[in-house]
Amino acid sequence: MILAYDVKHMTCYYSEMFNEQEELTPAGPPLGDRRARRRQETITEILDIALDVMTEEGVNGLSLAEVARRLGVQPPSIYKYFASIMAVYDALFLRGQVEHLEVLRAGMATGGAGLEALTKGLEASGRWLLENRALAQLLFWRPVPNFAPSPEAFAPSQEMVRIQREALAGAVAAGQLGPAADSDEAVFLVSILITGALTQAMANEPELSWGEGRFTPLFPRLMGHLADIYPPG
Amino acid sequence: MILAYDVKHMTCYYSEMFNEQEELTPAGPPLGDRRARRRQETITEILDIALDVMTEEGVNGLSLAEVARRLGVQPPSIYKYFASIMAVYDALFLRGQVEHLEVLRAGMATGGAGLEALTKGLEASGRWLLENRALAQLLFWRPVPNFAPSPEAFAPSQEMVRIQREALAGAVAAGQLGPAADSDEAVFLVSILITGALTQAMANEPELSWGEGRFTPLFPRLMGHLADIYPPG
DNA sequence: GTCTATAGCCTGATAGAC
DNA sequence: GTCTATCAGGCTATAGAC
Repeated sequence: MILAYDVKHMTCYYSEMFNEQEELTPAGPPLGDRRARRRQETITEILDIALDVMTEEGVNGLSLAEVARRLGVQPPSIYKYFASIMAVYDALFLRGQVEHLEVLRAGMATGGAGLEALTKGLEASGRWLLENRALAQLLFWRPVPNFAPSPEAFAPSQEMVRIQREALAGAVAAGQLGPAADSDEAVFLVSILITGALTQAMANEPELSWGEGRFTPLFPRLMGHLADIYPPG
Repeated sequence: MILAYDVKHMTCYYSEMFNEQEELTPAGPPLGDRRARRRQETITEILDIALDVMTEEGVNGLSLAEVARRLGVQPPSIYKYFASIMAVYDALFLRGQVEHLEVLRAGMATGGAGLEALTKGLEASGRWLLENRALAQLLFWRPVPNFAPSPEAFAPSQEMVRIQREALAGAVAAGQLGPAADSDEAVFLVSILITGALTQAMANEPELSWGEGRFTPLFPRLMGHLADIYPPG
């Protein structure tokens, strides 16, 4: 659960799409503070409702008409806030990446260093993602083939990789892991562990939270065995 | 990639749905061999096209009207073969489980025993699933919240767990792994590894096959480290 | 088993009044 | 920024002729 739509892939295959990309929010005159705040509240509300719909109907089952219905407005009003349904996906992607990054950072800061901090961060991330499953699918699976996040929305994902790489470097410096763990490969390996635990939990235990069930409790143990994969000198 | 919509969950939450489940294929008079064969060919063709559509539009984006269009018939004709779109999902689920089980078995039989056989089987499974990504999503993710496979379609999944449990027991008997590896827990742990590698590959490397890229090549190494998690006496 | 026709929805998106 | 009205299509599913 480290990468989201890998940068390398994106720049290889979607650069053309990015170049053609239209504005995601309708242009408008500058707004007073009060009006701007109200507008932002509505945008937030739309995104929250969109997540509800995606949870019930599948990420791919999002419908702006249904969002409008639940918001209590007519469908055309939604288009004052988002230029298209893809713009809604993109805003959700961006908001999700940003919030997820905060959760990861906060989890890593709860004590410990190096490997311990990384494990705590990923557990916090996992807990949050299981509480936001539609978002987790949008961020880390590929359920909407015709959607590609904009570069801006994708940026936090690269920061996420950097943070984890840093934590692994810390674990090496602390003698918890061998020098080979200060590598992109180790980041990818850790991403397999967290993604596997989360995907299995999401598919097989839709009612359970992080730490419950048969999969997520195994994650910290797997992280502990990183020392077997990258044994300290 | 071991469990598909876990039995325990299913029986807990979907038993009611199962009880109300209607027939999935329309009833009809007994058919001659020729006619029955032709009918089966059409069914197979419908399922193949359905997978194409799901690959392009997302698993959730399946539309029987689009399938009919590509098959060169009118939409109502599809309903002579499947009672509803959910029946198509269910048939795909069943066919996918059965084929996947064959692939796993064949892969495990390519030589070696115990841990080696299990690794080879899961690699064959992974290769096949990356070649059939829409199916992989239907079987092992939960992209269509309103779809639950019928018990018949789900049955092969339990056999899959049994096979892997057996291989782990073999690895214990051969002294490759400690006795604790002869457990459901070990099966779940292995499922985290294969699911993680596959999910990351599917989300981040949509153009690559098994063994290419940054994730799936790590899988055999991770399997090798099972001996660190379950050290042989 | 195929078709036409249709019911009864749904969707994304736009034009233009207020 | 809200609305009504509308375009132009989509969908699942059924009825009934052939």
